[in-house]
Amino acid sequence: MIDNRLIERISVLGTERYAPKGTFLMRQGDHSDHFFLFRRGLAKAYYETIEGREFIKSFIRENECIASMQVIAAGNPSPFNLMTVEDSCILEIPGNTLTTVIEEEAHFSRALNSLLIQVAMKKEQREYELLCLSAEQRYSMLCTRDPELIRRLSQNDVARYLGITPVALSRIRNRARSKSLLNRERHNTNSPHKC
Amino acid sequence: MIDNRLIERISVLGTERYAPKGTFLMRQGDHSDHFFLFRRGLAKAYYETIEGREFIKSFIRENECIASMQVIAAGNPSPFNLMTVEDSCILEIPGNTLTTVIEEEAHFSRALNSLLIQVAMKKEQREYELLCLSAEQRYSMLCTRDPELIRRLSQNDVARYLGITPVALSRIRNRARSKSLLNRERHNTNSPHKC
DNA sequence: CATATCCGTTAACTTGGGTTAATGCCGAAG
DNA sequence: CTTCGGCATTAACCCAAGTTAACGGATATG
Repeated sequence: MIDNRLIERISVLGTERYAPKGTFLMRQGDHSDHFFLFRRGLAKAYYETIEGREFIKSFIRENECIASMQVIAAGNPSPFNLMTVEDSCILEIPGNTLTTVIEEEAHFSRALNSLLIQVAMKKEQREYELLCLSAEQRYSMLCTRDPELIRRLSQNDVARYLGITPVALSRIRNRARSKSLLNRERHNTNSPHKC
Repeated sequence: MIDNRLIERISVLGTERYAPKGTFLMRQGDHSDHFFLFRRGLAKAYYETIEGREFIKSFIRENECIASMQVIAAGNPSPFNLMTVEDSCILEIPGNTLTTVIEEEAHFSRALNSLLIQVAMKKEQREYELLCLSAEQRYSMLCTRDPELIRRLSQNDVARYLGITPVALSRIRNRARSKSLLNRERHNTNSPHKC
């Protein structure tokens, strides 16, 4: 996801860190402005309501990075939690280190540009899916686009990423199952069932 | 929304244009890579499904700008329509003009950075609302945050921005009305009814 | 081994939004 | 003036998802 040369450049600015599954790297309300680059593992960024409901913004994997725009750019407290869902290895860079480097070195600014554009495009896609697609459509799209992610996640977390409850996701999978069974009977195909 | 000095710098690159209400500035599927800066008026950026359903991504007002990331950064066709909903005055800049200027002049790159960060933060907020809030909560949040926008829009367009049908929005408003009536009777307040 | 915990599934019931259609209200065009 | 099209409202009906609860399987822990 992130340019290889950029990774090498950035590496010297931060420290590597091991975080077992379930570790909080950032907490909703924090002002910690760290920038995280994932070497290995998987984490979820999620909003938590006062009643304890959980909504997952995004997942971060190997060679992906995350920071809270709100914290870094606006100085607001982080609006979300960041927690590992697999044992992970992370490069952690203090926010101010990064911003000074970006201001001082032009090629970093250029690199940040393309990174931001990627982020914006991803967000645009996410907005599209949340706005225009039904939960079922979002699920089947995720299944085809990123089956590996689904394998690595619990169904609970998939559901909370899709914006529905685990019960609802179970029902959707059930419906899909009976639909594909029906199709198999009708057309007598024997394609193996996936997802 | 957009820095004043930046506006002046950019102005020389494009041409001003008048577009009456209902004009398409960009069409879903187009490869036109224009960058639009609004001087006056209001437009909606929206997705349209094959069945003709409409989902509004965002609105663009005075001193705000829009371009399709997909077109400019990835060369994809535009995923959305852009149509004025008020008579508007727009500064239109060809995409390649803008990109060459950004590559050649460092301060433009810097300015683009902060613009992209703003975009990303807005999208983050939108993602939060679509993911975590009910339609009713989204509506009341919009009412308090941006009452002016609601005044300028038809209820149809507000509904399609919230991701619901006009019928559903009418019901929500109805519920809110009877709720506030109830409260007025109970506490005998006489605050005027808004939105 | 027994126990506790977490996860996925299923059922029963509620609720919120979609769909369709009818109505009334403009404002624009003829 | 009349007519037409777009908009907001309301009603009736349907369906998808939320909520709660029960159950079974897997895994970890004593």
